[in-house]
Amino acid sequence: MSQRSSDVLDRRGQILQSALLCFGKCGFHQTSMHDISESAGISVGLIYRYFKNKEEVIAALAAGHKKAIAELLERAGEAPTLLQAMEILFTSHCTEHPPQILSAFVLDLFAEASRNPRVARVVRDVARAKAEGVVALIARSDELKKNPHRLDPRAIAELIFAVKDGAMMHSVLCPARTPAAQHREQQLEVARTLWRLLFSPISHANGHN
Amino acid sequence: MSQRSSDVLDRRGQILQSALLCFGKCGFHQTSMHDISESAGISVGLIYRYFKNKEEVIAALAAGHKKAIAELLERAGEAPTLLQAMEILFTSHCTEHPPQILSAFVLDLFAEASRNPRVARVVRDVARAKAEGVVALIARSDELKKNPHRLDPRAIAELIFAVKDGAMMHSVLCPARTPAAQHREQQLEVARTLWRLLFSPISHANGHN
Amino acid sequence: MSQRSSDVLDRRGQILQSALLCFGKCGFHQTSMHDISESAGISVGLIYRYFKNKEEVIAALAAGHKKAIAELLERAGEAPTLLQAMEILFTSHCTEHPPQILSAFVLDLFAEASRNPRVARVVRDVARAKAEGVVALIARSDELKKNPHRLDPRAIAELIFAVKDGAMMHSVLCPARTPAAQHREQQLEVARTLWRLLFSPISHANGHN
Amino acid sequence: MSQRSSDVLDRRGQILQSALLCFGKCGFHQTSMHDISESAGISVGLIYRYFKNKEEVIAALAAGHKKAIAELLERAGEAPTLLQAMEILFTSHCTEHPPQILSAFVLDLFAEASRNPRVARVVRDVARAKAEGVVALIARSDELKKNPHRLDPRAIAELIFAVKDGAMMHSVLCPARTPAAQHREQQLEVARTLWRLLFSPISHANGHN
DNA sequence: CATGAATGAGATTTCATTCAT
DNA sequence: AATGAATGAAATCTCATTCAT
Repeated sequence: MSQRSSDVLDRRGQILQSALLCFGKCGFHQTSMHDISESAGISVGLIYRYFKNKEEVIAALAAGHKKAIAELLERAGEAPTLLQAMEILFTSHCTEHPPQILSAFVLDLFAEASRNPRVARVVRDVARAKAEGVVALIARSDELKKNPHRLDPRAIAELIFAVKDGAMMHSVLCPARTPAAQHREQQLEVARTLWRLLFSPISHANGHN
Repeated sequence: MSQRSSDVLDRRGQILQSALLCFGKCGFHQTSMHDISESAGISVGLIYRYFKNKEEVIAALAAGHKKAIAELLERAGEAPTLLQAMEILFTSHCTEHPPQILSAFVLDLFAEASRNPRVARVVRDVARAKAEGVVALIARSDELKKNPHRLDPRAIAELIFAVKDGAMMHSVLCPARTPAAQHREQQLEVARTLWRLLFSPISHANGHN
Repeated sequence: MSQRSSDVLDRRGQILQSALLCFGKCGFHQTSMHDISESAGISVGLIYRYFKNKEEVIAALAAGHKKAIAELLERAGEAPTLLQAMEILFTSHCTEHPPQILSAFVLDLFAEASRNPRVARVVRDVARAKAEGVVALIARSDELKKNPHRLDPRAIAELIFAVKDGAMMHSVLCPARTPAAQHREQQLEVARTLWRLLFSPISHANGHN
Repeated sequence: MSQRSSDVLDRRGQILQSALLCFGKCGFHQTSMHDISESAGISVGLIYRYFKNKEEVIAALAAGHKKAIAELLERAGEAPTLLQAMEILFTSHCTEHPPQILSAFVLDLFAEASRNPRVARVVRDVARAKAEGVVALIARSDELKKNPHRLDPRAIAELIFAVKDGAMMHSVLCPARTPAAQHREQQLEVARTLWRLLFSPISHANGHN
């Protein structure tokens, strides 16, 4: 990659990173372009060299989210067990330094999707990818064989990521000071509960209660 | 209740209903006071006779949401079975005429909660009420006895409403034209899948696979 | 006319008058909305209660110009002789207090017409009205009978208002201090020269030179 | 002329040509320096190597206009008859490929002259040159002898170029698609009508009507 | 009680100009 | 000589809020 294009990518990346931070902290429509420029340490006008307008910044972040989810699914796919995969999925948004930033951003993304067709398309793509990714995860997992409910993998996938997103949605309610570790713990708890429900062999032992 | 105060309530109610519509359609921060006044068929100034400012309108709607959830839980508590209760819970947001309005509004409410402490307090209250309500629901249900996983009712409750909110979150992605009935069907599907997972006696029959 | 609507008209009128002044002084695209609001002694935002945007202000002034020309033609039509009618036509823009304001504005209007289809339509309408008005003027004038060149009234009309507009165009070059009376004198000079050319009976006496 | 300075002239010329195009199409103050640089296929910065700022570009084009008019007068002076000279004068702006570009530019130049003293000076010079040029044209023409109105050559000159500029002003109203040939025809029509008025011997024959 | 004209701060966006490379 | 990234002032437009009527 040439110096030039890497510079450009850096600037874009720098702007997007600042925008993500601001958006997460204040929301799309309460964040001003000036906020972003200030957070990035550049002038307002410079943002417009790299993005046609604010909406394009949002769209670019939406695209970034799509890519991030794809990578997440890939990482989850490499986990040895489905439980571990689920743990990866459920805690993906718990690593951010400024807390809940990512969750709040994704919430805004869904809210925006309900109004902005362009964002809607990306978020729908992401939803599809998530569903398919989890279906694939299930298909290749050993746990499936123990699936005691003979549930459709697709239905399981939908359930899993409804739980994941619901838990993420709730996570924005945690006090701002909540450390990332505690966030993780909560999400893991939910993931494990769900997993037990889906696949726990324990259920058999208790079958006759 | 005096004529006067009922009038006042009507006006407030009328404004809040219009505000809910506008907020659902455009989001809190893209809805102007003028939008609300127009939708309510009154003047902008009149809104300020009933609400100190825009934030109070949002706060009042948040309070309204809290009340609505309380009523929902009550209704769910009267259902003969837990499955039916869950069906009521999961489809509560599918009745609105302009589709997804309510889901989008709740999404905005959570997003706002992550930024606005006042809204955060209300939404946290709601979350608590939801959790307790579902715990109570489970406690008084027959299904609990069949709980094959010996799960903590509190964990089950959290799972249930994570699923509920996650599914609602995803529902804003449905094409705007999706009829309410189809929305209901999707939510019911999720509710039933979850219920089967939690309580289905079928799981025993398959226990030895 | 009700108090209300006259108020509204007054505001609109007040804004338009200030805008005309500013536009004449600085040109459409070098006049800021702030300039107009300041000149009108009101806030910027108020302009937007009466005009959707800057273009609408320009369009309204274009419409005003159309009306002004219609009235001018009517006044000219009431003159007893064609010479007097022409004198009225040629000096219409010489009454303004701030000098050349009106000429400069009309120049800007034509320039804008070459770029903005909406303004173009109005200005074309005005051109048509001017041509037809002058044709009518000629038709009902005694001078026509002496028309020594048997020129098409339409060609004469076109010539007359080409001269009128050309002279107005040149008038913006007069030093800013030039008093209105001197402007009038120059325009009258041109009008009379043209008239002599068109209708002077003197031409016969000199015919045999 | 050295290679270097001819290069410089080429660059300047190239920039000015592009600027003329842009200015004609969009107007001085709606054309950005970036528009010009793009149209010239160079970088913005380079324009500033040849011109101090945007105003200097306009001033240079005004000077270019002055030179063009001088050349036009020279060409007109070489015409065998005054009618032909007038035809040359009146159609000078009809040769441009993108239609009306030149007319619109001259309109902008006059409008600018009414605001910008520097441009005003140049445009006044041009006006003087035009007047003197046409006076000279008349002086050396045979038609003068037939001048049936015993008009002052200076008055005739003023009339001629009022008509010329007025007709040019009106020409910007022609639909953008109007072919250059048709533009020419219209201008020639006006020129001929004016000429007949000024010098036509036919007037004598009709003297007794 | 009800209106909506009015304000002015602030948001988005553009653009002439500079300067390091 | 040439580039184009960067700046920041300024322009257009919006909107929460107030207040005279």
